[in-house]
Amino acid sequence: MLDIHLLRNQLPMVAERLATRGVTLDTAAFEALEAERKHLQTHTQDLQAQRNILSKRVGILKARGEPAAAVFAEVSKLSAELKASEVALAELMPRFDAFVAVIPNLPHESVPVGKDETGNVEVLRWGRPRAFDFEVKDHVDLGSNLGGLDFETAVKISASRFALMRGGIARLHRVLAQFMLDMHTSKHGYTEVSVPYLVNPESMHGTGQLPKFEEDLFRVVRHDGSVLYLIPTAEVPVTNIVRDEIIAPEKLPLKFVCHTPCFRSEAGSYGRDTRGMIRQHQFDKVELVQIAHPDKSWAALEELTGHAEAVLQALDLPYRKVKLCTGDMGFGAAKTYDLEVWLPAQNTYREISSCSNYEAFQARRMHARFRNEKNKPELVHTLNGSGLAIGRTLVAILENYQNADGSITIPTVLRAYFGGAERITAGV
RNA sequence: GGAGAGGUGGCAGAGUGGUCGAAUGUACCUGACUCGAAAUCAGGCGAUGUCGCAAGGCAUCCGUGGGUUCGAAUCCCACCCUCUCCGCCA
Repeated sequence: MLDIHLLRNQLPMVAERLATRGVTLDTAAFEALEAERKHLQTHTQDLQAQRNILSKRVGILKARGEPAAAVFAEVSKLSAELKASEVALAELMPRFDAFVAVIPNLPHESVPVGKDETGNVEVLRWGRPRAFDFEVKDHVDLGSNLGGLDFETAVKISASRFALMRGGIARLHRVLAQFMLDMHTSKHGYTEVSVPYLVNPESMHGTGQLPKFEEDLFRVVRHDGSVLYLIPTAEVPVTNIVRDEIIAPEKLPLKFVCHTPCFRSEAGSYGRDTRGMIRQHQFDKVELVQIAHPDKSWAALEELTGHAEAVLQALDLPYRKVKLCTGDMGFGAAKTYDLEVWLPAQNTYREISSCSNYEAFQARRMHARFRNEKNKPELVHTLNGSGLAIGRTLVAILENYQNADGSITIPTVLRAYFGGAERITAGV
């Protein structure tokens, strides 16, 4: 959520900056809502003040044992108008809030302006794509030849866009999560958390998935009619740890790392990446979350992105780092770096991590605050990034570490997790 | 699922219809004392919203949502959550 004062006082500037994201802010609609709000709210509060004064007078008269009938008559003249004003205000405010809740964050000034992913700016490339002296296979062929990737059975059990893994591939999948967790906790100072995978609507609203993106979520209706959602990312439960909290300043930054499955309905992406594990309804991810002091959040974004890069570097996977342009950023982000890993079979870089600073956008929705130098509550800044998406890391390892015989060389840093084995072969 | 207890400010904890946004303690801030600190003493200290150039005013907030009333932390209804015990269960 944007700061409401920014909308009131600098509406043209807000509209201009949102326009760089390709979002048209209906300023006339906002001004109309704001004018109505201002009138109804001040009017209601005036009437309430009058009522309070009169009611207090009744108390004084009763205490003295004097008659209060005259005051009662005066109050009753007020009450109908007060009631009407309160009702009108109560009717308006949800409309006002709904209008503001779907306005995306303002891009940071360092974000390049562009209308879609073609406007993104490459920041760096790391590693060099390996030269193969044989025909490369993609992860689907590699996985199925090894007997470890089985999409047909997953469809039978569940539906399309789900995967079944067996043997060495399943183990690699598990090991990757553990390797990443170990790295972030032991080297980067994150605290590991384990969280619910089903969350309430308030949490989804806090991080910005609701109200605008409900169709992207899996929704679970309980027998009593209440609703929970499957998390689309650990960002949701982990960031909501600080919802409605006031954090002691010396505790900042809070740094959490969390491995969860993620569930996305992928509505609207029919036909995209239908082959293989790139785009699934369920995938695992190790997520990094930081709750930062507002003065430190920009440094924290660089740091957090570096933590995600460290995983790719340790696995010796070539990647590039991309600064997303205004038109390609997510709803709540002020700035986002994507990390894209090299996939030889696709002969291209594909997103494997997305690291963003939300500034106070989520914190304002969540009422997540800390005590500042003046001992007053102030909104924190929130950041998160994938460190990394497990499914896509698995894909990258299969494709980048494949051998001519179809086996997979296990990256050196992972061998300890495989009892020292150097390869994944069929049946293992 | 059944029975009981409870949800009040950062924390603890009083308050059962009227100057209660709320005693008191603690934490925190300022000052005095001290070489400095501790202890002690004095003062200050909730949040959100809103109006205002500002000083400041006003409104709302005692788990949540309704209701009764001129007036609700306090009375009524519903719901949520926590704790204890019993039952069931990974």
